[in-house]
Amino acid sequence: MSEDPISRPEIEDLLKRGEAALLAAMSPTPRVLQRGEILVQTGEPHEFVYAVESGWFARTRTISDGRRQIIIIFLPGEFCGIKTIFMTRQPDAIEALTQASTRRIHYQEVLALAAQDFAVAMHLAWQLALDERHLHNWNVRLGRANAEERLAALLLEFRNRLVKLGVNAGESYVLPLTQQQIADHVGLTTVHVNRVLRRFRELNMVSIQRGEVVFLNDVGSLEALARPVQDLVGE
Amino acid sequence: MSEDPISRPEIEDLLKRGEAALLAAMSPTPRVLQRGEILVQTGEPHEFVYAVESGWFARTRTISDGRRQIIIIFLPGEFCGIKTIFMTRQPDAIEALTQASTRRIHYQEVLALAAQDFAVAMHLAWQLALDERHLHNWNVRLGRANAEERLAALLLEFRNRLVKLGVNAGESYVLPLTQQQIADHVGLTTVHVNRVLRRFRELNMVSIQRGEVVFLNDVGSLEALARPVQDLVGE
DNA sequence: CGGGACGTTGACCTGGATCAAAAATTGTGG
DNA sequence: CCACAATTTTTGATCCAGGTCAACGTCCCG
Repeated sequence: MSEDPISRPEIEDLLKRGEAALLAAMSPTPRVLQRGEILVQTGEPHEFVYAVESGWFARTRTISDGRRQIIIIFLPGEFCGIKTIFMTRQPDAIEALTQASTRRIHYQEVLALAAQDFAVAMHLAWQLALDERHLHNWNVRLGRANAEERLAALLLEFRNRLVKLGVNAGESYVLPLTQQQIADHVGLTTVHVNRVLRRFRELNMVSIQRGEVVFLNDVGSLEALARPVQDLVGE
Repeated sequence: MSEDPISRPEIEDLLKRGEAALLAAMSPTPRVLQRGEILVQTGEPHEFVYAVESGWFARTRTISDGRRQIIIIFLPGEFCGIKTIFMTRQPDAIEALTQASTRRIHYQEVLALAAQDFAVAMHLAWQLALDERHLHNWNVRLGRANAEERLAALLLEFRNRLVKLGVNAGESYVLPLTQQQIADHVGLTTVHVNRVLRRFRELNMVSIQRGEVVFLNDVGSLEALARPVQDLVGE
């Protein structure tokens, strides 16, 4: 667990201030969504930026013939839809994967805020940079990693992100995704995801039972699987 | 060819001003690189942001066992390494795919510039947003598109990007990538890339001869192949 | 004109897809 | 609390897109 910060130390405070200012300007009363509800609709003009308060969200793209890709997953405490500030519409939807709540802010307010507070402007760019790095990692995984590597990377990535967000996920955590959704995220079929997960369980690496991921004795092997396709920092 | 702008109309001028200001602050004398030369080394601290003046660059990630992914390709007129402003090091290298030249600027200068000029700050975030959207598209392609779709999307994407940058690439353009590099970008093997490209040629869709992509009578079929995995806008 | 990089092709193999069906789990209304 | 329907998970059998291996052709370039 390298405690290397991912950001340049000199701007950490600035970014933190920007985040606080942005959060402070968001609607105080959260909107609650049910599992499956759409926050942002594919291809439709949209005007708000969101902070996830609780629950999980996903940016998803559905192709006309039914193929579906989950592009990114957002956890509580993360921002989503920042690109809305710059783009009227996007080809993806953002939907709630669980019951969830968000706070929001109009993009024009964000612009105004960023114009008067440099920290906010930098925080926006920082968030985009983080997302981009994350996408680079998945780009490599989808392009060059096999099924086991992708799934190992996914399960460990959630663990690390949750830990970083203050959840005690080191040993186990709740994963509110169906195997279909996992498959749509890692670019495989449900059937194959299921088989690989079974293998992981049989080899004492992880088990996933009714939405709970539990790391078993041999997490080491899981980490070894994921290592070649992992970021320098823990993620 | 939808002429929909991708950015919100109201901020277009702002972004353009920011771009101009940033470009104006960059080193006036370009650095020239030979094909294969590394601009930014994997995992090493780096302090500059670049604007591509001529030639093609790629962000690449190489895994210890030799697997390789080309994450993004940068064309003349585009910026690369913006994340350097925020992050000391990144897990990828940026290398010249052709003889090329860049101008650069120290990240601290960029920060100073952005702090005093809101347009610059917004332009940075805008560039990151653009890159992110592009990565979303490739994420979908690598996750859910087959070999033909990926290659069709790639060839058409370059066409559209080049046209947008003012190159007359509507009918044909120079593609300075080996089939190995194409394969590393779309997540396939050289052998298979070669076979699919042959098929495209035999079906009168596109031909690629010694680095020149020529669209043939039946570009329509190529566009049809790519359509399901293409962005709303032309890219 | 010889050697190294790159492109092309064939023969064969395999990781993951597809198809189909059963088990397990979750949710629902009565 | 139970019966039943819907969703999700699991498993087996079979298939195929794309990978692997290996050889040969072609184009530079010095």
